Amino acid sequence: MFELKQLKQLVTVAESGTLSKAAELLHLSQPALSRSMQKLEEELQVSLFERQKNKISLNQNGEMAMEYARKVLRQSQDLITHIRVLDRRQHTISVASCAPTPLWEIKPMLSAIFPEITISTVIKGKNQLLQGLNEDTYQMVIMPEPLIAPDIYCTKYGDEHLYFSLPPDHPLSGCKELPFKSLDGETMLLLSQIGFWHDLHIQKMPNTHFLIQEELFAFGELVKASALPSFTSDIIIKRAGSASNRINIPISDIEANVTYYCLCKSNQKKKLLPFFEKLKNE
Amino acid sequence: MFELKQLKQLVTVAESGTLSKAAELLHLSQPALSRSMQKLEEELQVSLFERQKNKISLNQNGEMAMEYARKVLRQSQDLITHIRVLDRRQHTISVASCAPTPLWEIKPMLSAIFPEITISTVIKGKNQLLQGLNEDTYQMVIMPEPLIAPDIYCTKYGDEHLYFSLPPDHPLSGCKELPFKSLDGETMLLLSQIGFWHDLHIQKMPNTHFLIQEELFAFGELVKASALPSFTSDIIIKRAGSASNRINIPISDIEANVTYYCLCKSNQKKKLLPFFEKLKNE
DNA sequence: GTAAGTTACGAGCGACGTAAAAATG
DNA sequence: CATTTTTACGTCGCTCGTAACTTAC
Repeated sequence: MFELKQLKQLVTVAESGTLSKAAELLHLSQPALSRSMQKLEEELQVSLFERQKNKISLNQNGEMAMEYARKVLRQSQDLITHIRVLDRRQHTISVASCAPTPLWEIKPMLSAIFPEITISTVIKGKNQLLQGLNEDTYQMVIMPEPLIAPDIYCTKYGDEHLYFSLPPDHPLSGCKELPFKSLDGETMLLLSQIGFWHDLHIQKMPNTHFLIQEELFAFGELVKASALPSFTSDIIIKRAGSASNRINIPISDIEANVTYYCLCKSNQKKKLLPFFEKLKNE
Repeated sequence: MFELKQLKQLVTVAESGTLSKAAELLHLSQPALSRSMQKLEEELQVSLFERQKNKISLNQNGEMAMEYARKVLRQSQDLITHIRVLDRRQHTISVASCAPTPLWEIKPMLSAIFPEITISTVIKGKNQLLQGLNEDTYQMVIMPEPLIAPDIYCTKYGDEHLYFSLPPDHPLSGCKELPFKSLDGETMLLLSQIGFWHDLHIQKMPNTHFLIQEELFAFGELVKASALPSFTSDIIIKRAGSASNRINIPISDIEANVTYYCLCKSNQKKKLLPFFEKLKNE
């Protein structure tokens, strides 16, 4: 039986036209390649080249062999890529969330429960979450609403309540609570990569000019240094505290108070069970 | 890059269940196989087996790898078989004929003209001839009638006239010529492998009992030794002479006088041109 | 104790590179 | 004379088999 190495060589010879060029491309001496091709011909019991003293070219057999060789090599490459994807799947849990804050707790929990497994997380829109869950791109997704569907396991994770973060001298800073629309039209600081919140802000405050900040650290500095209103939430405050020069006022709209749900395919529930158990106990 | 040898080994291990069995099937020591599989895992950068001290079994990766390996090996085998068929095609001319006698001359002619090429011949029925020509199983066929068709080249080869071969004391042995039906009902000697003649005899002499003889030499001996009528032809007589104790009487039916035609696909005509030229000159 | 798998070690075969030869333009 | 291919030859490395060790039934 011939070997893949020889098929690769055959294809390279076909592509480059001469043994010398091919040998160079293959990081091989030219005589070695010459012998290897002779051996391939022996093993196939068929001549593959038209030989003319100091010139060589594929004959009809060689052309056909090359085409088949390409196929075999392509499938071999497929084997490698697919097997590595499969392996990776088994050693990683991909979690996608509609918002960043749930991951702050969930990712460390998963890492603690599955120490051998890499936890990869990403923020995506609701549609992408469900599509990715369906296509097994994500083993678990965090949604801002429950989903009852066959073959989907859905369990409550926790709440998040949104606040305006206002400087003390803001006209509305004394209020007990405020609707979105009360600040609509002003200029606000906004962090990017906040998932569904972004869409919500734009929808509820269409006249507001948002200064989008990509970096978390830079965003924090801007909040401290400027008098521009921004958003925060109970989860953020609990974790990072509140900026000293800020007053946090709850947002009264119902949409500003979300409950997050963890979703996974039913056939993944068993694998994730330790996580769901721990969730229930806390 | 892994090698086909390793894929073959993986499949064998999967099929036999243990390394030891597989090693035996592969004519390899068990430690060598163990190492080879470890190397495959290294090269794929993926574990393929569930190892339990003195037991080994494919894991999920291994199962998938095995399926891909099967595909790759099947295609590799395809490469071998198809390339050999192609090669054979280039080094042989397959000629099929409706009757044996034309081949007596044609086969040596082809061998002389194409000394590098193997001439393979076979006797087939008319339908099989045309089908085989169409499917490129035969590069040339000899038919007892012309065929005008697109992409088919057709040229006359020669005639054959059928004779009854009768013992001198046969009641009809003095006739100048005889129709088939004049001997219908008698018992006759008949050689097998005579192509379309066989069908013709049965059709024109439905009441005759034919003693079929497979072997040419045995047939000749029977003709000499017995008083049973048989067939011969001008071509046979010219080549092998007539048995001394026989009188040959032409058969008067029009079907007993055939003209043979050489047919080939138009795209093969160029390749066979030297043959057709020589045919024309003789 | 037998059967299976891994590790260790030494040997042989095969593939490689260098060198040389032949042929072409 | 440069380029390309094939053949010759010596070396190195890889894979093999044997042997030893471990574990399980």
